[in-house]
Amino acid sequence: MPTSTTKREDIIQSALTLFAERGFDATTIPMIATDAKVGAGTIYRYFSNKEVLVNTMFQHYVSLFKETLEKDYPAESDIREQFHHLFQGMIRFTNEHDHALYFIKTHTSAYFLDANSRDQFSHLLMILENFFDEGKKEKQIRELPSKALIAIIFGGFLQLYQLIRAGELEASEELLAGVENSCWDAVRHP
Amino acid sequence: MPTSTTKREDIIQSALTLFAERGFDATTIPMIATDAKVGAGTIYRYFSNKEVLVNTMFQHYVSLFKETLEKDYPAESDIREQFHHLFQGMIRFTNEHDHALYFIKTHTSAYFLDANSRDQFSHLLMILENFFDEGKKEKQIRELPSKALIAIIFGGFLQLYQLIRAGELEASEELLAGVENSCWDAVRHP
Amino acid sequence: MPTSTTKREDIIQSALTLFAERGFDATTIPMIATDAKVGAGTIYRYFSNKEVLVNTMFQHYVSLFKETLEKDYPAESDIREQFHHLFQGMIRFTNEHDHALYFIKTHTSAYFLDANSRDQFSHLLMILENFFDEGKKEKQIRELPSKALIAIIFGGFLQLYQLIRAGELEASEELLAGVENSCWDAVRHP
Amino acid sequence: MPTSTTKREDIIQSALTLFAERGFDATTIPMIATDAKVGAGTIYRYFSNKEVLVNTMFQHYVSLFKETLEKDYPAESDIREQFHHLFQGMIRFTNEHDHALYFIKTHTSAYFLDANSRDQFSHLLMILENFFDEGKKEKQIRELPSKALIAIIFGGFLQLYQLIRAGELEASEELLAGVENSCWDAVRHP
DNA sequence: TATGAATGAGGGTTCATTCAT
DNA sequence: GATGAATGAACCCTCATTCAT
Repeated sequence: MPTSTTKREDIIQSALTLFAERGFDATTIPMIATDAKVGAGTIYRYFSNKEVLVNTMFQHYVSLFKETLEKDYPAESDIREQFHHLFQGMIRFTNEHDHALYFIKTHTSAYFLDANSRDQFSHLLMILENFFDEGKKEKQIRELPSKALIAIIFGGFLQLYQLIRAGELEASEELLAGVENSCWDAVRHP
Repeated sequence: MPTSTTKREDIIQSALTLFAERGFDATTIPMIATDAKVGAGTIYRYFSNKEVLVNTMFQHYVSLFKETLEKDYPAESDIREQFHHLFQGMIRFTNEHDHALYFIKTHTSAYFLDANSRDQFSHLLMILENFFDEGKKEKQIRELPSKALIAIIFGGFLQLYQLIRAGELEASEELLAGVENSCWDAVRHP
Repeated sequence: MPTSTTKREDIIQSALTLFAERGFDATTIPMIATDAKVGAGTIYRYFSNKEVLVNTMFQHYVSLFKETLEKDYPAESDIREQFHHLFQGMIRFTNEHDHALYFIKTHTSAYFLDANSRDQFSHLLMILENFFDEGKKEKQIRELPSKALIAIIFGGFLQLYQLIRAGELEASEELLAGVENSCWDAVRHP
Repeated sequence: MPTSTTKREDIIQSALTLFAERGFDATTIPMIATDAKVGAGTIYRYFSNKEVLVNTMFQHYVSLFKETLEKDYPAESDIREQFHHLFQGMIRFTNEHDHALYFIKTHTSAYFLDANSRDQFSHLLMILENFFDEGKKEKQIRELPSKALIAIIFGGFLQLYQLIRAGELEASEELLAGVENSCWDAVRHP
């Protein structure tokens, strides 16, 4: 494995943590360089500028998240099972990529995201939209625009995740199961 | 009506929009000045620096929001009615102060908030927490940490409102009523 | 006596103190206005800008100092007596116009002095130069360029005066008499 | 010879000249940068801010001056010889570091000097004070406060040097010897 | 005449980006 | 390829100056 790949990944790792903790604007290139143990100039070998770096990262993690949701999707199971799969996907992704979901959430509507990043993100939403559209057809899901339902679930979950990261809530099995039920009741046909 | 009051309000208006859209760090004083149609120096007649500006605004809007929630609170009605009051409060406040709730949410855990701002905000949370705590005692509300319930409602609602502002959803009576029901089902005792 | 004259003098008084204490560059127009109890704009009724203000003041006090030295000059007495008169003049001026001599000293070679101010100051030096030139003719004064002798006396006295203002030395009769003797020995023919 | 050392020295050189000619407050960082032919930001690689820059310089030159005075000090010779050494030290230091002594004098009681700078400066004064104190004990030096004697010598010498730099006087051996005698007569026991 | 709110040029400082090594 | 010294544009903020009242 060539060194360069490692450096590139070190940079992304450091940038992810810092962007999540401090935000894009409050994170400087020298900070990332120091944290990643590379020279500041080195970052520009891999990313032509700071915006390209965030966008690349954003797309990377959105794409990973999408994969996590799609992997082993129980297309044949009932809708509650599918919902469970999606919800567990959020949790699994969060556990595997510590700051990634928080980074995605806090940068989703940032001014510096390019068309590509926005596209990727709407692809992600589409997975969820398809799920809800299908569910409404089967009268299993509440009669609200799918976008609204996603907003409720996604917005709620990510807000909750912030509390967990801030240490105000502990991510116990019990809590997560309870939240899943709550979210399910929010979207399922009454 | 003295000019100064108008200028101060113009500055706050512009700052609110820009802070909500781009965040504190990405919003420059010249941006605010241009948007408010005042000289950059004028901002410093009203706020001794940028941090005082955000904190003043934060406290102002949190306070206004608290008032909106508390005004005419139906203490004697049943819990569903009270939930309705709170939910309508969010909607009313958002309609009256376009970016304010989003500004509050995205800056809630910012590094530049002073003790006063954090205090004000925890008072606000307490109102909501009390509501949920009371409801749980009466077995009307789901057995989840109140903070988690608040996160779900707020996160969902604000995510939804972004869609509305982006023009992807229309804020019809029907939609809002549907969302309120969805949120209620998310928090009410199953 | 019209009000305006009083205001003008208040401004000069305040400016003198502040310029002496903090220097020209560290003194702001609002500071002077506050100290003089006038509006900032009022200063511009009397002095078209900050540089005109210092230059006017500089010329004013240099001129006053010149008058003090020339008043009752004992043209007929012997040279030691004349030296005494000049030296006492410095002391008297310092007592009558508290910060004036310090202001003159610290601003003598300032970048913002105009030709007029420099002229006035060299007129002042000329009085002293004449004294030394005359003394050298009479073999009463050391054979050094008069400018050098002035530098020694003036430089020395003003440096001393700084110590007095800083509170490091007390301006007793005895000290002043001793310094006068020291200065006289520095310039008199050996 | 590494470039960085040169840049640092260029910055100090330019700052020294400008601080001496215009004073700290009237000297801007861009002025120094332009004069030193470096970018404005470069100054901050070497000095964390403008105040650190003056203080560093102040301490540097005070220290150098002290060394000049102490180097080869004729502790065993008579007091006139020692005075000669000190006086020649002033001349030598001034010739080697053009604006340094004037910079020291005009910034001695500035508001931005830190404890370290003040310390260094009082060490310098102590050397001179010791000389005068010793001389007074031996009845070789006039009975005046040592601080006053220092003020007279320094004030006079620097005022003179300004004339020399302004081209109004030529620094001939003869003149300097004459001035040394004049200063000696100012301080020696009558 | 007197005021002080308003302005914007310019100050100190930071940091994304470049480039010689 | 990797570095970090160097740069200068752009930030936050101050203050001399103007001008409506």
